[in-house]
Amino acid sequence: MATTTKDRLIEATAELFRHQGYSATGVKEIVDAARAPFGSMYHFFPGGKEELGAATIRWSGAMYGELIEIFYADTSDPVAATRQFFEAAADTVRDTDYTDACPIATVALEVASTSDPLRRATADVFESWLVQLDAHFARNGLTKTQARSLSVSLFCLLEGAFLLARATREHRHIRAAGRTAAAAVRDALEHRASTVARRR
Amino acid sequence: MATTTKDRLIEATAELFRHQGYSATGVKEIVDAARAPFGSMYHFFPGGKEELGAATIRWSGAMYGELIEIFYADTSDPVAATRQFFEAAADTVRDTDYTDACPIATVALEVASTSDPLRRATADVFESWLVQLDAHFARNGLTKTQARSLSVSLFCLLEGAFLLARATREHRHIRAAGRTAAAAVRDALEHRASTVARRR
DNA sequence: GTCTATAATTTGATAGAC
DNA sequence: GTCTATCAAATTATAGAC
Repeated sequence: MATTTKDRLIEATAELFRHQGYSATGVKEIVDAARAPFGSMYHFFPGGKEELGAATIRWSGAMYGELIEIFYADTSDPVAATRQFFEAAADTVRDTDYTDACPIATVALEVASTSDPLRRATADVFESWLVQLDAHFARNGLTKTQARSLSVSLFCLLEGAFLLARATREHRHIRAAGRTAAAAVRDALEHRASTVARRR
Repeated sequence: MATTTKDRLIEATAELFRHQGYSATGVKEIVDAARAPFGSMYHFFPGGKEELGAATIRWSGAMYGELIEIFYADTSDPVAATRQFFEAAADTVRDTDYTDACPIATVALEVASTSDPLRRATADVFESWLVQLDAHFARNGLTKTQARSLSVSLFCLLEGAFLLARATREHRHIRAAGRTAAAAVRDALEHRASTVARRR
């Protein structure tokens, strides 16, 4: 455990943000959870809660990005990858009593119209996820435009499903969205550029 | 303008919740916006901020439900209705500088794991929207199961698109999700029970 | 029902010793 | 870098006059 105080602050903040969002999370609550001295927070993050928040958003985003990478690493079957990703998300949400869904969605909506630095952090993270997905789908023969359209649809289906599942406490909504997502990937691959070219 | 103090409190709260969520909205801020005396808030809502919050969530949900009803009133073409609904949402989000999206999504994520009364209010609203959509799709020949699956997918696409659009300030994401949503409705209608029966 | 004053607590942030 | 004491402001909520 070579975790530094700074790392513990970010990880504790990430956990609290995912569970209850930005505004409801107090600085005192963060340093308690991180077992860090109060003063250290302002030593590492002179910009206070907002700076720590931005760092946490970017860190959480990178963590979740690695998860996406793992599921789509096997390029051979993006349909299966999509199905498995949503299934794993549904299992996690259920097993964590509906707390562990998207690490930054709550904060993203809270700060979208109230803090531009934080809003940009969430936008950068979301965009990086889309770029990752784009690359995987491009490797399967989709054009840039087709890939981006598909990436956005998968993102929306997952985020919307997280919202619905957490509110209703029904993980089956995530599984339903996953079936639609897998079908969307299948349809996109069927109509991929190479297929269309062959048909003409 | 026969608005009562109670109505003004709820409407002001709805506006603030949509813009900045639950935790960031103070009671003082609410009564100021509603031009209501501070004491009146606790007169009409003895349960304080949480009770006012629950009433606001249900009121906002009913408002948005009426909007859904308007767009899907014409039963003849649910594909067009879906396309138009997403287009209107994209226009509204752009024209209101990315503030006016889902009235309760931010609050729903904030309270999902922190307040059961508020969580239930958001769950009831989401479920009521799904029931409305179910009924429209059932009228077009889908089975209960097919209709619910489609309703959930449209909900997720819209809510996810609202999140992505507000974070990135790009309304085209809502339009992209709308195209996927319209395609999902079209596909569902093509595979509706009656069609399948005819094919067999 | 309206309105003011204020209680009790918590908030984000700072100062300064070590 | 660590830790404590503390500030000023804001928070939800209540009491009680009108």
